[in-house]
Amino acid sequence: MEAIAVIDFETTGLSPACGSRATEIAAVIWQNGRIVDRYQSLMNAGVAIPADITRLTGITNAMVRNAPPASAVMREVADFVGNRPMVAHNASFDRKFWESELARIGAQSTSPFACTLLLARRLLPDAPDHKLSTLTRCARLPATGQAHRALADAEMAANLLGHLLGVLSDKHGVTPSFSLISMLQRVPAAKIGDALRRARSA
DNA sequence: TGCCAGGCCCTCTTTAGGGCCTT
Repeated sequence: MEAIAVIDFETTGLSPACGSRATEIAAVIWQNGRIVDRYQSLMNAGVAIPADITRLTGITNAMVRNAPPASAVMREVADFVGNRPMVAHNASFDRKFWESELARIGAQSTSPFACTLLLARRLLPDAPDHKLSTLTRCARLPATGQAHRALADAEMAANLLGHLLGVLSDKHGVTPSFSLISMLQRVPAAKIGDALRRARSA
């Protein structure tokens, strides 16, 4: 299966449309069942971090004050990711920030995104919930560090991706590919069984 | 003062509402 870039942002809020900015990004390259490369950096976007976000992430205003400018970090991480397909947990969130932060440096994203949250809802419907931390615990995936920091969460999401690909091949007998998971995440959840049967017989 | 998003999914649905998930 082709190499995939799994990313995670820490931000000052939930939406760039409301002025939220990135404070940290991590990207890991997933290939042949393991993480083969890592990128992580705090970034200074010149905005204050709300106190409740600092409580959640541990990222302080002092930490980002001493970090490289967001523009430099985004150029670096865009080079690191290249044109690989991308994955994130709740990708609609990370994709918004990816596109927004790239637009600020005059760049555009061309990589397709897939989402481990949408896949997990379809492939692991009996999980207690579909938070990244819960799925990591239930699947007995390795601890990756402090939750709500970008590198730990990106590694967690990459390990979850590996687990979901294993479910696809071991339980459903289909050969995983990015185009397959891209398709499956768009299938209505109620019809995932039919889609897997079609994929198996294809 | 208080609130601020948005895509997905389920259901007591589809001319809607509410919970989940990300920070």
